[in-house]
Amino acid sequence: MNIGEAAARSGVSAKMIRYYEGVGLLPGAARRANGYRDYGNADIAVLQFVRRTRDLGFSLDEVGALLALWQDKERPSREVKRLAEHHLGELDRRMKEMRTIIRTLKTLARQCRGDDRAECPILDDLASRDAGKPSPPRRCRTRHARA
Amino acid sequence: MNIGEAAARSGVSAKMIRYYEGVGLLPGAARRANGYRDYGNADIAVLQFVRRTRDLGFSLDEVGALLALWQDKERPSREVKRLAEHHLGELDRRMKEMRTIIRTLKTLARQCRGDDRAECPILDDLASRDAGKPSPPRRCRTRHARA
DNA sequence: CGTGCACCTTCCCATAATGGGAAGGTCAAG
DNA sequence: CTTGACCTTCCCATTATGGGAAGGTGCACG
Repeated sequence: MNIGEAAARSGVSAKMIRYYEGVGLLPGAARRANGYRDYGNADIAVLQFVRRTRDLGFSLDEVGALLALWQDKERPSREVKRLAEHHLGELDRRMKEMRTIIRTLKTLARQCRGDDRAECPILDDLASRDAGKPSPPRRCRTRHARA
Repeated sequence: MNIGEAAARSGVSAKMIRYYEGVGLLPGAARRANGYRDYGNADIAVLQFVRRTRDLGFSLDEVGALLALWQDKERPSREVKRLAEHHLGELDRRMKEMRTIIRTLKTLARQCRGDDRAECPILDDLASRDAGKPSPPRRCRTRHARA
């Protein structure tokens, strides 16, 4: 089948299929007499594997490694799990960062009246916050209603 | 002061200071007779504002907008809050995506023995998962349902 | 048969934010 | 005067993706 149909069936755009081939993630596709790439069901399965792996946030390098492991019928599952857990660690790290940011921003947004006036705790904080925390290193629950 | 010291004091690398100037996020710095950029305390404050805003994950475009609002003493705080909440929405969206991925990956990793054997539910899932979920909820060990 | 449209090919460009590094100017200390 | 630590501007690389041009191919319809 043509690259267009392969793209439709695998959920990987034609552009990306060519790119993956170009960077060596995928082997060069078979070509028809006219130079068109030609894909079979096995190729589609590979493309779907790549898409699903990408959907889980693995980098192309990691996808390549997983692809190799997948195709190596002798691989030790340890290798796969190691990759997965490494990625999980990374995701966890990013999650924590993001959670911190969200917490900070929510606190600031809550304190900002968001009306016609210029007074704005958000900008005040951005202008002078010291290191990590939202301006007041306050004790927990927010219970001051600003006038 | 030189760009190096400005970088050290603001926490923005010299490289980035020049870049921000180049893309118009910052006005061109004053220059000394020898062509060196020259920064004063007010400049440092702006750089710190930029760094803090970046640290909260705002894009450079958003940093630019916030910077403009910060410097506009007449701004309605509504504008600031709107930007912050828009960004919060984006972060929230990304958080959810990431949480889903993490959940899926954790489930898969848990099912993988991670030993010398080739059997690997992670790869099996990547090879045949349908849409969102980690293959089956839970039952017995993954069998070869692939036909 | 011809024409047109939908597809394919390769190649270049752009994105976002950052760092690396080259080639060359400047300055202060020794 | 040399050395080293700055500074300057430029170009390149990164990651993964899409846009679009220029040109070839193939099928279907009139």
